Order: sequence, then structure tokens, then C-alpha cells
Amino acid sequence: MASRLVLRIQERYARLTAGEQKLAQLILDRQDDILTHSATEIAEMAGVSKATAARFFQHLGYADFNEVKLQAREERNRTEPYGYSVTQSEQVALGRTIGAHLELELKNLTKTFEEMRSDKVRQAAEMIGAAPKVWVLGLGVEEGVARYARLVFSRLRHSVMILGINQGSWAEDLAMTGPKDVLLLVTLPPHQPILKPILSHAATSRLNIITITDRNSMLEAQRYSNVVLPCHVASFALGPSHTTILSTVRLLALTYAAHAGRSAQQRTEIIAAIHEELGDLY
Amino acid sequence: MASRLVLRIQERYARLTAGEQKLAQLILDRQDDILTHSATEIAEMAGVSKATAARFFQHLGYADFNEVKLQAREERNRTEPYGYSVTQSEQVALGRTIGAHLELELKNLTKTFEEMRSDKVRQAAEMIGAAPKVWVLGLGVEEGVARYARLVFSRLRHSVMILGINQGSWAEDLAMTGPKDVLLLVTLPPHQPILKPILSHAATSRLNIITITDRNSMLEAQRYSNVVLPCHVASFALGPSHTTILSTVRLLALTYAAHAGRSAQQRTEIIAAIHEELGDLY
DNA sequence: GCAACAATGAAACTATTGTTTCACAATTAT
DNA sequence: ATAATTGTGAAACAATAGTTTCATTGTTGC
Repeated sequence: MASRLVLRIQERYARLTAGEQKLAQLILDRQDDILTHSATEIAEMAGVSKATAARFFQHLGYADFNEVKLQAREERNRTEPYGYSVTQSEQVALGRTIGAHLELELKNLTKTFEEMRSDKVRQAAEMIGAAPKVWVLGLGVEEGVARYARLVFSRLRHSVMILGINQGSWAEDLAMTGPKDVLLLVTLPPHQPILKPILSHAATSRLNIITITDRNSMLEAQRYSNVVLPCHVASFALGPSHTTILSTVRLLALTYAAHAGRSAQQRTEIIAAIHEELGDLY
Repeated sequence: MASRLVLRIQERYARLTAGEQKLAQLILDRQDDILTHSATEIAEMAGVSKATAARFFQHLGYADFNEVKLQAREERNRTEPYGYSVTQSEQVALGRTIGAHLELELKNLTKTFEEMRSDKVRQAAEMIGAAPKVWVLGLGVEEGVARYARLVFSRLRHSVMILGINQGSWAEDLAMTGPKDVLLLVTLPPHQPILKPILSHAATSRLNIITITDRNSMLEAQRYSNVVLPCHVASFALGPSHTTILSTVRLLALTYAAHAGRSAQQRTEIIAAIHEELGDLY
């Protein structure tokens, strides 16, 4: 970091006075502190007076401390980098249920994304980009997906919230919505009746509605939505499959991330850093 | 890095004045400069007056610039040693996004289920069948999936509950667990530290643990789990893909439904009837 | 068009940082 | 020992950085 300075210190270290050696040692140990700390702070940390510190840098050949700071800054302006990779594979084994399940899920995914209109996805991403707040709503089984969506998007932008996070808080939450806000709605049959009044209020508040739903509900959804992203949700049992729904949420998030560019990426990095700070293990 | 500051700026960016946006942009572009440059210098670089800069930081909620500097310094000390584990999403050219996304998700699904051992899945289903209670646990992003799983399984059997449904309720919930109960754990990196004590308690309580995780975490998971169902979760960005995770939850539920037979089917019918009674629309 | 209001930079003002002076203590040479 | 020399911190001083005030310029709503 502060290489010139360090070299100079090393060269003269033996001949430095006691107080100066304290300063020198501190700087050798924590080179970056020159960039971020004032001479006064460095003096304090080393346990010497400001006067000694001022003289120290002069003895090293600098006109004043400012020259030290500028040189260190200049030297630092040659650094960056990172990389990353993903998962691997292994063996094969099979069971009848598994095979059938896989087949159906693959078919759902393939159909869904082959039919998906990229212009609609982009339009949705742009709406999210322009929204002061983004509200996510999923009732019943879809609540899980909604929470997932909210977390994924909140890594990419600010002000992403679950609508009605507390039972019966509809009124309070709806009161906070405003024009251009986006409502990301995830809904599959059975559609719950409470949805109607909520959507009606959303229309009045001039929210933009993005609906992720199944193909059969698509026409219905188009009546109240700005953008509909329809999915194939065929399933043997347990009601519709949410696998494709979740995948579509991810596609939308990916598209938004590409749309938002640097800002989204920065946010992601910061959140990863906070995770590290919290001690989360990768 | 000046993460808090950047988050705060992102949140308010749209509402900032022209001069403040110049400052904001500069800081977003060159986050480290907060550490090394004076407010005066930053103001100059942004092309605004010192006054505007001073006001800017106050509007962001800081008492003075010194507070900004100190916070940035502190964060740097916490996070500097590590790199960021974020995928370079960059240009998955916008038009190509859907295709690339589909391709990756298909690959994840295919690999996952081709490698999945049907005996393990059946064993897990049987454990669920024999359990007095089933607890579902997913932290962070996995919480959404956990809630989904809980709802899907609660349509098939009684006593399926989220573990720690209320923040900080770990102790109360864990106190309710008993031998032979099943803990269905969904966890992907970053694995949160709180998991450890919970699993340790679970072991003591003789819970059977079924873990759904990624292949890389598999070995680790085997140490504390009775059954591990590993998934491929490769992703361009946004952290691991949960699509396969969700699909595996469904596979497990399907397998359990087949295992439980008539009892599960009855329950599903009853719940459908209740939905109708509530007026939900199919 | 014209109030009312918000945003801004210049400059006054305050706080902080950095340098120099000076008195004195510690060391060295004689 | 004692004088000369060197290192040091306190404090005076100087230079900068940061904040606030105030007049001016836009902007918005009517």
C-alpha cells in the first residue's frame, strides 16, 4: 500500500529515535491507516505527541504530512479483483416416482419458458426499476413463494415488502402504497376471495400489478394486471406445482438485476458482506 | 466499503436533489473514497459546494461528516479481510436471458433427480409417517421454502409446524419437540450460525433430521442428519437457485402421500372442502 | 405571471488538524 | 560534574476541514 513510505522507514529504522520508532512500528504494522487516519490519530495510537509525528515525517524527507497522504493515495490507486465458480455432478440412480416427477417438472419448465414473452418480462423489470416501493403478495400456499421473492428482490433493491405481513394488516399496508409502486402478485387456484378488494384498492392507488399465475388463470389476471407472467403448473397431486412459479420469480429477478446493473450488484455485495459480518458460513 | 452509507443512498436516491445525486453517484462509484478523502474533496470531485456536501450527509441521517467517516472505517475493519462471493452475472445478454435461465434450471433439475436415491426418499417419507410431529426449518431465504413445505405437508398430515415461527421462539418450540419427531431442514449457503445450537439440541431430543441442501454442503449435512437429499443449485446470480430445492420438497411430499395412502387423501379432500366453504375460487 | 418554497454557493464562522516554538529532560562528550 | 547536544511534549500558532447563515436562483403550484 504505502510502499515508498515503508521502504524509507525500513531504510532508516535503526537510526530513528525512540518515539519515531514507535510511529514507524505502527505504520509498518498497519500500513493502510496512513490512508484513513490523521497524523494526530496516528500519533495518539503510537503514544507520542503530535509534534513528534510531524517531525517524524519531515525527517523521512516529506515536506509535510499532506505529501505523505497524497503519495499513499496515489500508490493505492492500482488494485482490484475477484472470481467465482459453481457446482459439479456425479452418478446416476433412479426410481419410478422420481422419474415421473422429473419428467413432469421438466415439461412444465420447458413449456413455460418457451412460451414466455421476453418483452413482458423486460417490461415487468422496468416497472420494478421505476417503482418507489415494491409490494409482494402471495396468499395461502403462495405465501412461501412471496416471501422468497421478497428476499431475493430485497437483495437487489430497497423498499421491497410483503403486503399484509401481519394478519389483518391489509388496511395499514395498503395505506402505505402509492402511485407507481409495483405489486408483485403470486396467485394460483384456489384464488382467495380477499384478493378482490385488495386488487380493487390497488387499482385505485394506481399501483402497477405484475401477476405470476397459471395459464388457466391468465385471462382473469389480465383484467387487473399490467403484466401477466403465466406458468405451467401441472402436477400429479398436492395441487399445482410451484416449481415453475419459483423459477419465474428468479427469472424476473435476474432480468431486473440485468436492468438495474451496477446498483443491484453493489447492493448484493454489501448484503453478502453483512452476512459475513454476522458470521454466516459459506 | 461503506455499506450502510451505500444502502442508505440507494434507498433515497430517487428523492435526492440534483446536487445531492451528483454526490451520491460519486460515492456509489467510488465507495472507498469516503475513507480516504475529506468532505471538501468529495464535494469538489462531485462539482458541488462544501455546503451541499455537509447538508447531504445530514439529510442521510448522520450528525456530521465525522460520523460518516468513522462508520466507514469501522465497516472496513470488519469486512476487509474477505472477498465477496457473488457471481459475476454481468451480461447474460438480455434477450438470451430466458433461454439461459431455462437451460440452467433444466440441468439442475435433471442432474438432481437423476442422482437422487429413491431409497433415501422413501426412508424420509417413512420417517415422516412415523413422526408424532413434523417440524420444518428454513432460515433466511430458505424460510419461504420452509413455509411452503409446511403448508404442503400439512395438507397431508397433522402436526406439521414451522420451527421458530416467531423470532426468538427457538427455546419454546424446541421444548415441544420429542423423540421420533422429524425435523425437515432446508439449508443452503450461507448457513447461519444459529443452526448449530438448534441441531445440537435436536440431536439430544432424538429428532430424526431430514436435510434438503446443495451438493457441496452434503457431507457436512450427513454428520447431523438421518437422511440428506442433495440438490443442484447452480445459478448465474442471486445466490443458489431454490427451484430444485422446491421441487425436491414436492417430490418428498408426493412420496409421503403415496406412502400414507388413504389417510393423506382424506385429509386433502377435507381441506379442499374447507376452502370451498370459505368461498375460495378455483 | 407570481407567490411560496426548495436548492444552492459564497462567505462567515467553528472545530480540527498539522507545524513550529520553547522550555526542559535525557543523553553524550569532555 | 558540567556543558553541549538531542529528543520530547505542551502550547502557541497556522492552515484546513466542516458547518451554518444568508442572499440568490430555480421550481412548483395556483
